Amino acid sequence: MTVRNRNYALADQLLETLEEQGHRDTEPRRKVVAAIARKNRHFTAEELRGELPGIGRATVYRALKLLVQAGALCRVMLADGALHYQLNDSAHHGHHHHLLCVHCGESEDVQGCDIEGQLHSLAAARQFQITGHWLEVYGQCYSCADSPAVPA
Amino acid sequence: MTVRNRNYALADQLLETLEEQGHRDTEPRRKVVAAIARKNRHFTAEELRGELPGIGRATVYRALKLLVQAGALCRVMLADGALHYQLNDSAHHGHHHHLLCVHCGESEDVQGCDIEGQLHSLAAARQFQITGHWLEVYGQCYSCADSPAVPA
DNA sequence: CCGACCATTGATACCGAGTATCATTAACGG
DNA sequence: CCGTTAATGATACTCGGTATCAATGGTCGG
Repeated sequence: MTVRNRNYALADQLLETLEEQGHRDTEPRRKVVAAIARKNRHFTAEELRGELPGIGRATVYRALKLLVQAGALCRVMLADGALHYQLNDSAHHGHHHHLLCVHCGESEDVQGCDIEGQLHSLAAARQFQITGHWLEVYGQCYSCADSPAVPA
Repeated sequence: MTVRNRNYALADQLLETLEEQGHRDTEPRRKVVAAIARKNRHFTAEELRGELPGIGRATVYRALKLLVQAGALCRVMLADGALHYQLNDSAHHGHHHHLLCVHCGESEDVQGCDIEGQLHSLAAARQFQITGHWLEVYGQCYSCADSPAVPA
């Protein structure tokens, strides 16, 4: 499958997800999901908006919000505090965390580790009932390991 | 020690921390740290600013930044994404996490748990070198356990 | 004690990341 | 094909924070 075809398929899949939630298939929406499908890394809302001249600011933000709610996108917090969006691997739609490379920006999903379990036993000892948590892990990925260190 | 005296002592301690970093002891700065010392919970920058009429917006933000850099304050991310500031217990100046009660806003520090160790072994398996992480845990504390559930 | 230097201040404007409002447009179901 | 209703996009607003810059005021050397 070519890159172009993969992007088309992905865009269609995103649109479908939205339609399943009862949202309409509109022209601006199609352009937004197409732009998202072209992304191979996490991105900011403004970055995305910059690639969509002629599409209203609010429309871009609304689409992002819907996709996050639908679980197709997730929000990741970078080490510098910037909030980015990232396509969810279809295999990882559930709760998961990220290993974010501060060097190349690559991100790897982490699932099925025992962190939740550990949090719960920790909290149980203090009679604290966990309802949720937020975890981001920063560092350097394999291919960036030899690169000069980046300030934390 | 009375509450008033504890606050004075804390404020002095904060000022001293700043002076140790080479920052001057100024009148506005003294008022900012005094207001912070009166806080017994996490607070937002704007909340603090509201208690300091006559002090410039930038001055308040600058003081907060310096105190965070000095390790006297830490930033906590609430479940709704709001960024708050919180005095660091002098015993917990190092890296630690928070159990944040979404009901009463109380926060408990967590230190010395094995989460870092677990992250490292997880990352090692993927040849990912961790340089830092961010973790916040949300839930209900002991005294709020019987209260009606709060939306996550 | 004075003067100079430089950190600090505060007013103002700006920025990024959204949200609210609302008149206009366009999907889609009957 | 038409009406309902969602969606759009312009605009203004919020919130949290930073940049700029002239004016001020600590601090230190002489």
